Amino acid sequence: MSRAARDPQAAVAGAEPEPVAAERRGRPRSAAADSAIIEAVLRLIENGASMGELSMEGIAREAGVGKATVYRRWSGKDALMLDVMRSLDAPLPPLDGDSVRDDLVSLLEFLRRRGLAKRDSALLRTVVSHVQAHPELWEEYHRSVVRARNEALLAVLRRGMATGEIRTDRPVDTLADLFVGPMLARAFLHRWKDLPEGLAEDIVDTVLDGVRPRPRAAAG
Amino acid sequence: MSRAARDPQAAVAGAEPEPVAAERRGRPRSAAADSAIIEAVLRLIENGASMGELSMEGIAREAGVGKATVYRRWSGKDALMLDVMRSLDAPLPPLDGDSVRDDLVSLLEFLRRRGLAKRDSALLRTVVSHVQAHPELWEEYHRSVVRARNEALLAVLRRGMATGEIRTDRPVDTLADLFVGPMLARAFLHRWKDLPEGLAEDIVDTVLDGVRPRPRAAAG
Amino acid sequence: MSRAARDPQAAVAGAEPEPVAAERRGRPRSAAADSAIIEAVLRLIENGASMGELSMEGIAREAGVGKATVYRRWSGKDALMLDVMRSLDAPLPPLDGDSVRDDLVSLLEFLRRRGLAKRDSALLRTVVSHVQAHPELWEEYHRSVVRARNEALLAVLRRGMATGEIRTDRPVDTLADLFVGPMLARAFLHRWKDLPEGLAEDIVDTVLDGVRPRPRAAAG
Amino acid sequence: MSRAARDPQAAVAGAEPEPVAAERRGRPRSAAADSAIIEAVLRLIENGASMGELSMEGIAREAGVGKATVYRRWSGKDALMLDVMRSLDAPLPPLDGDSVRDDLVSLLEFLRRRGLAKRDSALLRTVVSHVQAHPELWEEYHRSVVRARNEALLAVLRRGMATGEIRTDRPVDTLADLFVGPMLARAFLHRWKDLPEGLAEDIVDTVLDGVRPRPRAAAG
DNA sequence: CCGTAAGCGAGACGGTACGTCCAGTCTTCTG
DNA sequence: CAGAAGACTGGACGTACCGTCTCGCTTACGG
Repeated sequence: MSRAARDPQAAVAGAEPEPVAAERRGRPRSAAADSAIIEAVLRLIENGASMGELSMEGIAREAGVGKATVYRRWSGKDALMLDVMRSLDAPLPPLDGDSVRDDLVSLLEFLRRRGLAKRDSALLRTVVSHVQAHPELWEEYHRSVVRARNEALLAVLRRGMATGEIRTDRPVDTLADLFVGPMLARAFLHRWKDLPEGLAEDIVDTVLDGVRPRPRAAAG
Repeated sequence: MSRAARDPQAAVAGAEPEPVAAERRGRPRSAAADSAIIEAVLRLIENGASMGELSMEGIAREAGVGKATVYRRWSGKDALMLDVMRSLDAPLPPLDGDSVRDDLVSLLEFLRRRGLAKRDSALLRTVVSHVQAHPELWEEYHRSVVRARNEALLAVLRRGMATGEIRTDRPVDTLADLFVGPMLARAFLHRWKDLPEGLAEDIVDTVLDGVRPRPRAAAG
Repeated sequence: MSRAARDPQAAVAGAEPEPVAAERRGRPRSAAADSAIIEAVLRLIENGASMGELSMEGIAREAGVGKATVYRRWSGKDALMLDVMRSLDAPLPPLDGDSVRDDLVSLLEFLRRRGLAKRDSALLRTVVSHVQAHPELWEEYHRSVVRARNEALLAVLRRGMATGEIRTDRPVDTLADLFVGPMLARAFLHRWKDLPEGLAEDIVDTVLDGVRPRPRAAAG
Repeated sequence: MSRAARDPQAAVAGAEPEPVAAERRGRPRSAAADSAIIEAVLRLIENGASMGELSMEGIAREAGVGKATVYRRWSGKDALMLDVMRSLDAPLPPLDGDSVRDDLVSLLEFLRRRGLAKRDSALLRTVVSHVQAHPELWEEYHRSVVRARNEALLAVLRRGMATGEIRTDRPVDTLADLFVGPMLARAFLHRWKDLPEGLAEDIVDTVLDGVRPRPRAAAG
């Protein structure tokens, strides 16, 4: 689990400068409780609990933990959900392929599996929708999760611009959305069914080539 | 307001076969109450209420209406929200432009303004996130709002395929996402700030042309 | 039950000038709930609940009533207890006997049975001790219960002074305590076991006669 | 402070046989902690804390002591309160006056000042009411405080019976209540305001003489 | 044009969850 | 080992809503 869970303030603030040698007195927090709580949330959501049905009361009960133990760690459902989401995070894949095209495929394939694939979908849909409804939560989620992904994508595209693989007459962040967006559309708009195998390649190639019929038989 | 508001069952079921001459006796429902309620919801959301803070109790209070009057019309918050969303709907623009490209721009421009532009953003984000969290609500919203837009887009693309403006070696619905997705990405991913003026044209043209540098100066 | 129970403000204020035609809107309070709550308290106390164990939560549960229904009627445990005590009240006996001595016996016999006898003892001890711990509660209990009894006693004594049955060289309220006090001592100091049959007569006669050996056989 | 405070078991059991040479190892208990705790309780009560507001948590905090340190000494609030009461105790006055009448006055004067006088009243009322609500506490308080006083009173009365100063045709304990009771009535029933100077003498003389007008001018 | 059925605002009903506080116990570190 | 600090589970606190249920009206229709 992210260490933010141990520091409710940081969970929302984002910055975590580590109080270093903050006099540690009294009984230390139980690491077992931390994970029991997070896992209780995951279990409840997977059993079909919607956000409104997810009560702190129920979470504590499911985790076999006193309510105070939850509130000692997180200031409320919002902060807890943020850490639940972070607990679902995975490290980005390495992006050092031979071609920019391959890196783009890796990145979209990563998105397809982590984050948008079927297994997590109920869970994600629930948590994401909650986070979206709260500007400050969204802000924080953006900062801690979305931004890293986006910057990786921008880096790849910039590299492509340098090597001549990507056109340079458009702002790079506009181009980035052309790749991420279609994946998003599939996930959000079309019933959230799981995303098919070859989707990442399909999207990357079609966006690279364009939707207009190519003037010649094939692109290279 | 959609007549579904008068028929809570139908609000979710979608089908509304009209109970014909169901003996109408007693005092008829007040049309004023209907709109007072919907507008109370909009007012509350615009004043910063998140979904969790939006209580039926509060809505009734704000609308100056008894709780029972709300429940007489909608089976719960879900059904009410569905009608709130529908009340925000606008008719699609005419899609009979000279070129497929122009129709695509119209469509995306429509999305940019209605649905994703600044004014409604807090409102939409709130309501959409609520709807997303509930599969059956999302299903219904999809049926009554998303589908129409998507089918319009598919029609335009199919026309383009017929006229040779759009490549035919990809499934049409995959192509559709390439246009809608980037708009979605801008709206969802990037802080939900309002979408700039030329965005629709930008997206359409770049997607049509592709992200790879064109072999020639322009796509004739 | 005392009508004060219907009027939480009055429960503490004591004065109940009846708002007369206070606009009665909405569903009226359930009289059944009123008595269910009071009886739940009595039942719990008789089953051995001490004051600390008597939770509003438990009372509501025992009464089969929502917590809000309790709080709607009483502002807290204090006000509720006050009405519980009042519900135990009984009307004073008629004090028009042939002699002042007989009236005093009636009055003390009343105290012996209502208020201090065995059946109510656990109950009374619990409630009284709670009320005593809170000055403002005690004040109110005094006003609504103790005072009436005391004034009845004072009236009897004053009558006795007029008829020459009671000495007049002491303040009447000092004399009053001489009769009530011994009963109190028995009840409070000696384990709260139930008070024996002839106690009232015993006390009255001994206090009238004095503790010093009488110089003659009787006070003729 | 009573040494019972050092032995939580004994605090309730009453008997305190001193574990003699129970192997005393490690850091000895801090005597400062004992008194800090008792004094914290007194301070809190004098500052207006009612029994319900008197939390072990708050007591430990006020005493600058860990909660465990409190629980190591007393089994709970009850046992602690018992020792708080004992800490307020004072030795009985010597009862060897010239006359029984004077000893009775001494005894009642003692009650008037210690136990019922103004300074301690809030404190006493709070603690007494707590003790009263719990049969086993009351039992113990009776054993360790009330009994001694009562037996002193009985001894005086028996002496009076022997010397002919007190009538012998009533059980001695019945007579005892006639003296203690009025003091109790003043303290409990009449607002707990402080008891006037000459009260003890007044009560004793009136009870001795009786309330009926004396047949002769004075009791010789 | 009058009865009546269904509407209306108001608010009480039994419940559940909120976030806080305390009971009593347990666990760490420091003296 | 005792002590302080403070985390632990458990549960009550008083408030706010939930969705349902009366109340005493008002309103429009249909007989």
